[in-house]
Amino acid sequence: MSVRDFSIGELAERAGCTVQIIRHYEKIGLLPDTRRTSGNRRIYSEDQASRLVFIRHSRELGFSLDDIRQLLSFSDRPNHSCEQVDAIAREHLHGVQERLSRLRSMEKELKRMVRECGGGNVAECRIIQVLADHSKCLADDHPVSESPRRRANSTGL
Amino acid sequence: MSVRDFSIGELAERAGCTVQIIRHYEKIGLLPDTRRTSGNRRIYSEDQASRLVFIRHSRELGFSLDDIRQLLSFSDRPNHSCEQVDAIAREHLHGVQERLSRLRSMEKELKRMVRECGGGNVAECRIIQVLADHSKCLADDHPVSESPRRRANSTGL
DNA sequence: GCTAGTATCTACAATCATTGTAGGAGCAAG
DNA sequence: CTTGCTCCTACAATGATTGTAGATACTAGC
Repeated sequence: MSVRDFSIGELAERAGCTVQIIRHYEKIGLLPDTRRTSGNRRIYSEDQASRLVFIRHSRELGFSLDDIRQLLSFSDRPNHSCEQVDAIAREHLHGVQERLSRLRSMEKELKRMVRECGGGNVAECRIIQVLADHSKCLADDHPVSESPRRRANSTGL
Repeated sequence: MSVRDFSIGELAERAGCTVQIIRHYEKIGLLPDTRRTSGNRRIYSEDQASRLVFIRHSRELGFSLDDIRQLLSFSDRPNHSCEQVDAIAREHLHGVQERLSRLRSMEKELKRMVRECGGGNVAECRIIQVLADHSKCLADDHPVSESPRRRANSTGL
């Protein structure tokens, strides 16, 4: 147990995530099982920290844990062509752009609804009217009876 | 059972959602329990359809089922002030705008990574480098060690 | 050494809005 | 009467966390 080793709490702080997330990543095999102290506590060193930072940064950019699993496996093969890495990134970018365009139409319509709400009774409330009657919705580029939405990529964004 | 009544499948088609979603909304009390045929099948009429359309349109605009529950309860009280309706809509708009700004920074950084990837080996791949080392990430307006993200509003966008 | 307080451990449930599955039963047409 | 569809109930799975409960390990102060 070298001087530079650290506990799960210290690792969490370094990586800007919670302790439970680290344990969770270990359980699902995204982080390898690590050494333990005699008292059964996890011990981490630099390379594990790098791996976690990689994962967290990828999450911040919205990659799914499955994507990240693949990206990590490529980063372990430096001589491999980065073609597939590029493909994952491009596809993810594409997904982000789709989500952006949906959110932009939502924003547009919500703004309009809020702007048009005169503040009287519910009976005259523009917001309720638009929600009740889809044809009153002008921002018609947002999906109406579209095929069920995929859970998409999960950052909650 | 009037001529204008319809089955759950017909209702689903009208509302642009699946049959299971309707049953789910009923189970969680968002739609009221409805009449049944002698063979135990659900029968719907116009007012139930309106309620479902309201819900689905609200979902398309990203409102949570909890928000929608409240919006519905207001729309049942036309003489009530629409102040709270307005507040829900404004707050939701705010959330949408936050998600937008995060997604925009993701998009910016992803675009840059993809652009800079020269297509050689993983060892030189800009994408892997940026993911591994957060300081290489220029689009620094995206969150780095921010407090854990909320599940936000759930449209998967 | 005793004790209080913190950090860690495991295991499992909850979140959110759906989607999927299994195993029936109802019903219309051929 | 059988094929094929729609419907029924009930429950599990999705994805990435977050929360909980109950136990054990360390650390500092007395």
